[in-house]
Amino acid sequence: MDTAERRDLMTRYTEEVVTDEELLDVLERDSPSAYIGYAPTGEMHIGHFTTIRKLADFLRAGVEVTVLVADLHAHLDDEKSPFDLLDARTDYYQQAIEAMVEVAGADPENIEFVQGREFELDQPYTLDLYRMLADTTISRATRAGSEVVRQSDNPKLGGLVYTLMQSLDVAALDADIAYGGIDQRGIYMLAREMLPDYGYDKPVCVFAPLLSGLTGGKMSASDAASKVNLTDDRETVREKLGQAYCPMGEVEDNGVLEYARYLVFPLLEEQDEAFQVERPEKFGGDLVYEDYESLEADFVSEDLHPQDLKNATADHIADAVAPVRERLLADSDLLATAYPDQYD
RNA sequence: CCGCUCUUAGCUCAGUCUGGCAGAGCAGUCGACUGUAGAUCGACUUGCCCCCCGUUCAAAUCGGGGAGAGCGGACCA
Repeated sequence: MDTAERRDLMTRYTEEVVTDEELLDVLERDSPSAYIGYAPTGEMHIGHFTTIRKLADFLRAGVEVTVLVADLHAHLDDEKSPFDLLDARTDYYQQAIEAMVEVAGADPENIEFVQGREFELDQPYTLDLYRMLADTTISRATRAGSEVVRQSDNPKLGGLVYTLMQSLDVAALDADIAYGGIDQRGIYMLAREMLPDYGYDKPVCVFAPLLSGLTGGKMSASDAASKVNLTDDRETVREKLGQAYCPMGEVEDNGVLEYARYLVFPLLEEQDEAFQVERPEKFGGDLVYEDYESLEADFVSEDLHPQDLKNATADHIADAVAPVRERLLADSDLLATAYPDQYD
């Protein structure tokens, strides 16, 4: 693969790259590295799956991948995770991520996992943090984290420190590329702005799109019906997609189409398989799609009915989730210790 | 350390002054309409009124104590 091909592989199905020139430049280096961070808060879901699937593309493009399980962040963001559950949730996140990477056709052994506290409590990280705290206005930090950190009428300091720490994570993990959902954009733009002041390189940023929820609008952690969980069985996946917002012929805000595009098709492509749609004879019989574009074209022209799209997408998603689900449920303590309120 | 305000349905909040069946909007559930969902229409559900003690025939409401949250003041030789 030449550099341009590697760049194309890394940036397919993404929302934005900052900047393309810098990415090409990084890929020319000896051992380019990328990192993505997840704060181990609530249970992981299908939205995480789409961003994690891309890690397989990174590895194929010859980029070293580090996954940060940002346990301190999980607590700093409005105490989403109680302090004494951070280790249990870190363990759960790592296992869930490994399982998803495997489904994506990559070897999780090739990914380096790091827990936030392993380096975020040491120097020079902490010294840099204090310098940055002195150097950053409240409004700047607020703006940077406004799409990531939970907003409230009485925000805590933790949410502001969060954004500065995430900026420093890039430098501390020595990552050339910061990868994450487009919601992370504000924080990484702050990182690009500030890190050079502290003697670090500014990171190249690759942003994944955020998928629409199944109920229309954004996917919401607090709305169980808006997303497929990694522990959902086939029947539950079918029910959730069956209830999904999916207007005939409309692409906008259509979570079902987006799941097909950003998760199902990339996975099928990896396995060299096509998208199968089972359809009753009276509606025209079965269909097969080799790529997303032709599926979308049929949907827009209303040759593919939402009900048939839902059935087919649900089955493909259930297939993708099944191995992850099995692994997570195989260890009966894993979820129970990470989420004692949900699993007792 | 002192003072003030707030705490009621999953969420946002009325109701407290002047004690009398626990409320609204949104959300949710179920039907109708659609070969999906949504929208629309129809119906339905939702409670430790923060906790304890007291007054009263009767307390979300009044009194006392406590908890949690928020705001302000003071202290700064």
